Amino acid sequence: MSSLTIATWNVNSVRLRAQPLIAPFVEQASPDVLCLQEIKCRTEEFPEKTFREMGYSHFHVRGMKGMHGVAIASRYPLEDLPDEDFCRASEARHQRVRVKGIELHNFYVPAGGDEPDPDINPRFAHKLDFLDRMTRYFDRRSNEDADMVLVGDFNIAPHENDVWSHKQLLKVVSHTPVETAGLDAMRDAGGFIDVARALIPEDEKIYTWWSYRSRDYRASNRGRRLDHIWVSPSLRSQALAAGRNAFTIWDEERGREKPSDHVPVTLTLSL
DNA sequence: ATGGTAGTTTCACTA
Repeated sequence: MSSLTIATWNVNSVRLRAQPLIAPFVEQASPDVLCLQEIKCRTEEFPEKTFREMGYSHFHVRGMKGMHGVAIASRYPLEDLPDEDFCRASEARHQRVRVKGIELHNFYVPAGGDEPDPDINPRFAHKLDFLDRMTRYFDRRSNEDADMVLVGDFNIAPHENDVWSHKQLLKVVSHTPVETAGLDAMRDAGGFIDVARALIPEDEKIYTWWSYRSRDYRASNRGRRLDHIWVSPSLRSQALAAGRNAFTIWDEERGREKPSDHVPVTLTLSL
């Protein structure tokens, strides 16, 4: 029996954080496959050398100038799979590869701006459209029974205890009913398992993001669970067999010098 | 009800 540890992390600029933040994390967590979001650089600007020094030799990078961008670094060979057009603005927000026989999707879902009304906020309309395209895509493929892992910054905190205050965030983008229902529909379309909530009791608060806009994020602890790892039904036992020890939210990373506002999340699959 | 911070496209925008 072998294992595969997959990490997802919105790093908010890969060039700024590869050496000081990501390298020490890799040393500690030792993920086999590292999925990044918000790399904020062009594909050719990705600091591949730094990741080679961390032990990665396979890369799939989808960048653009200054904003968004996703990347996968892996110890195992990656097979490039054709991209799907989830983003009507053609922003670099998704990539998919096959690694060790598993189809891995890395997503950076649009944040959606501040105003949760698609009629007056095009950013929110874009987010809902992106979700809708994801739902239709996985619905179309639901009869395939492929081994899939979906990770990334989904920019939605679906459960009541995925936010510091359900009541106070119902009208805040990331936790509005239209978004959480949209994410539920997408999960149902593929029959995916939200690994965090499959392993951690519903009443336990879980966060992966804390705003930069707080004097003391630890004291106020107004977090949200925006970063997710989902597996297809075919991988349920491989994902859950080892229990809670196989799933980690590395919240200490939020307390580092010059941190990202998101922390990494890892899952070790038993293959 | 407001503003707070961080990063890059920078005296403006996204998150």
